[in-house]
Amino acid sequence: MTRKTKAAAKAASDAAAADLRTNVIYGGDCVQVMNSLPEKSVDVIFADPPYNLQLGGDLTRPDNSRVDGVDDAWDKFDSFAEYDRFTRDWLAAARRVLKDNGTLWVIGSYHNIFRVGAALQDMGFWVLNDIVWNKTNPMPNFRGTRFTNAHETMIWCSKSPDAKYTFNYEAMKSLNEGTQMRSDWSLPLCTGGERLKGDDGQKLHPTQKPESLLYRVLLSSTNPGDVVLDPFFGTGTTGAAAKRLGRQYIGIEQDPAYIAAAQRRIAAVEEVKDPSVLLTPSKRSEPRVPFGTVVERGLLQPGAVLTDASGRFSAKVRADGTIMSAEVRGSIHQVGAAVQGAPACNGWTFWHIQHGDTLVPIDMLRQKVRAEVNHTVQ
Amino acid sequence: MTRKTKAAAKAASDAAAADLRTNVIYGGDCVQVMNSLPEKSVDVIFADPPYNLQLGGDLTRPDNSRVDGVDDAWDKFDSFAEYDRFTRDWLAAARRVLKDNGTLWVIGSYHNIFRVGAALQDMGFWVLNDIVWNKTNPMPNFRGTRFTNAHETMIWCSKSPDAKYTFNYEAMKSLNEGTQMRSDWSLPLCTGGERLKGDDGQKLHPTQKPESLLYRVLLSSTNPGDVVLDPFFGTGTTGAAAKRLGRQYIGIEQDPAYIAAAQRRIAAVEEVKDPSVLLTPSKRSEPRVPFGTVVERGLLQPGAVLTDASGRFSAKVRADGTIMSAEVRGSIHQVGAAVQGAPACNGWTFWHIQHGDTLVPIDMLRQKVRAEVNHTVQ
DNA sequence: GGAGACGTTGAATCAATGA
DNA sequence: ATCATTGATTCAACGTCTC
Repeated sequence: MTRKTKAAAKAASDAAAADLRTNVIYGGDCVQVMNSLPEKSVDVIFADPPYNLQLGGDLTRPDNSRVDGVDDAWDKFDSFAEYDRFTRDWLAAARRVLKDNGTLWVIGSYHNIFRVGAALQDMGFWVLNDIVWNKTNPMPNFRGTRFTNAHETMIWCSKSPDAKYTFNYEAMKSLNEGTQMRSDWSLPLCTGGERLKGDDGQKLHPTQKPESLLYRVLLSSTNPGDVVLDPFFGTGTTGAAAKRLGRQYIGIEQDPAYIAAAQRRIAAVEEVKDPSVLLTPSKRSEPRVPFGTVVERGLLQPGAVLTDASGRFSAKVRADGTIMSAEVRGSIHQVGAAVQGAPACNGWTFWHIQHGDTLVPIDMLRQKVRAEVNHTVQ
Repeated sequence: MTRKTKAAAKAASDAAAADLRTNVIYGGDCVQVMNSLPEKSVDVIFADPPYNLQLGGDLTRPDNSRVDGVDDAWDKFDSFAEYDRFTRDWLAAARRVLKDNGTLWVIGSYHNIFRVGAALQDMGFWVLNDIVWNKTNPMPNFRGTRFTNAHETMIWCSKSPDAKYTFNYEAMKSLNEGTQMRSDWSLPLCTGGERLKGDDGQKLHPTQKPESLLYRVLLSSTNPGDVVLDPFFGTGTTGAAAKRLGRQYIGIEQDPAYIAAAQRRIAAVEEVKDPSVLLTPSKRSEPRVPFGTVVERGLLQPGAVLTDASGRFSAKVRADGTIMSAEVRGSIHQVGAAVQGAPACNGWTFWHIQHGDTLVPIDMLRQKVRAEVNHTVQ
């Protein structure tokens, strides 16, 4: 881009900005509202669209209580094709209203994120990162039929490969105690006092996102004063985080009840001077190393034999990371306790393996695993 | 499925299996090779396809012209379309060769995984989980322009929503030291001695996956003896993990150098001697025992009194294996549910009998019956 | 007042078998 | 194919209540 065109673009952008009302919530359909705004006028868009969950019947917990799932009308689509149409419609409107150097975030789950990602790429958006939000406290899988669905995915993209987007590298790095912020974020769900409740004490919105997630999103990809637009505003997490961080917001939401709740919520927010106080640092605690990891990484083979230091007791390693003595199967700790007739036992120091001429505790293997893991900040 | 169709399906599957050579590596194009194999003959497919066109080199047009990495929007669409065609081709062949109750794993990054995921869903595959492999030691982002790309994504899916797929829930739970395995896995990259090197000391394959990743994939979704097919075999990580875990493999790879390396590598892997270490017992796989059998075998006398753990509810055992509370007669489950006013109840764990000083669940009696049965059978 | 028991809850595509 | 029956299954964070 030459200096002349750059200046022209800046002028156009300023003109657009002059027509832009900020710190407002629009009621109505997000495509119509976005199309009514000046083009190329917002710095960042954060979108939390319907996920297109396809839930069967009721789901009950082991105690027979019912899981309060998402059964709202706005998440009902007849087919993938219809969902794709919906997606491409709002993405086109978003692309129009986004500045050329702006970026777009979309959050989703495996139900919809592949459709969204493919649409983004087809429409010329340029993926910068996919970010995984690992939930520290997800809902378990109650039936034992799959892996616990413990994460959601965000796609962060610019309008084109050569866009000059904002990424506050140093802010992210210092947030992460001096090493680069990674693409996997570990944050808790929105619960407790942060979760908005209705008069009935029930959750007001089925999918309220934690503010900590939006803090990190906005701190990484916007500058103070920037305008962030959220086309699926819900109860206004994006607006609350924006205000707290000294950014401007534009919300679009269809449900008047959500709009009212968001307005009350944002009104109560106070701007902060030092945003670092808001951010949940990544967890840095000593990583837990299940014994299974030692087997999985090939430091012990299934079938290997463990003994105690005296050689009196022995047990065989199994593929799933349990061990088995003559009679008992269980964790290294359980079997260690059982063979000794003790109430408890630290299997890491009790069990040994042959190493050259001597027996060494299997804790040595755990240290090897930790040595690898310690490269990480998580 | 009626017994007749089930038997027919089993017979067809066995016939297919008879024609299936396993523990082999086929040279050539994976679509052609897969189409030459019997349909519905493999239990699991693990695929690590080329990630993308933007990296260049990996993908060529059908006429062998190279897709040019131009940043023109039209060309980009062109190359995405190319990649989609390639993806749908190999997925169709994979779907054909996969058993109806088999599952498919695909690994990728944001460059390709959205295309793959959308294609899977369009083709009728049913996503069971998306799994995030968080790398403990990723390559940093050298230019400080984005978040460190610290993960890859796997999609795990069945052929249809109602497929009876294999998921070794208990094995995964054991591997994770007693709590459910989550959808985010933290594992190191393939480095050090595990990483295959060429004569020049350089890495032999650009994207060799760690065996620990395949270990967990195969332990979770296959049974010992199952056949796992890998259409992009590379240096044979899938084969090595399969052999280690007592599974069979079929590899397909175009590059003769990789095939040779994979063969050497797999030959060096030692199989587990004692197959019992490969299995994790689960309650679901234990034989059913009707409550009537407990009475029939004299472990409980007709007229015996059952109570719940707190002693609030009681019921009397009848000769026909039903029980009767003050008002309700029925199975242990039905009466347990009725007295609690609950929608359902597991009578085996709800009802107790006096045993010495304490109350023990009648499940103990079921275990006695099972123990007897096992002695008889073996 | 504090410790501990107990109850509640979160974007969830959540069973298998035999009549 | 449909329906009834059996019986397998949960983790981390909060909030409330009891002792």
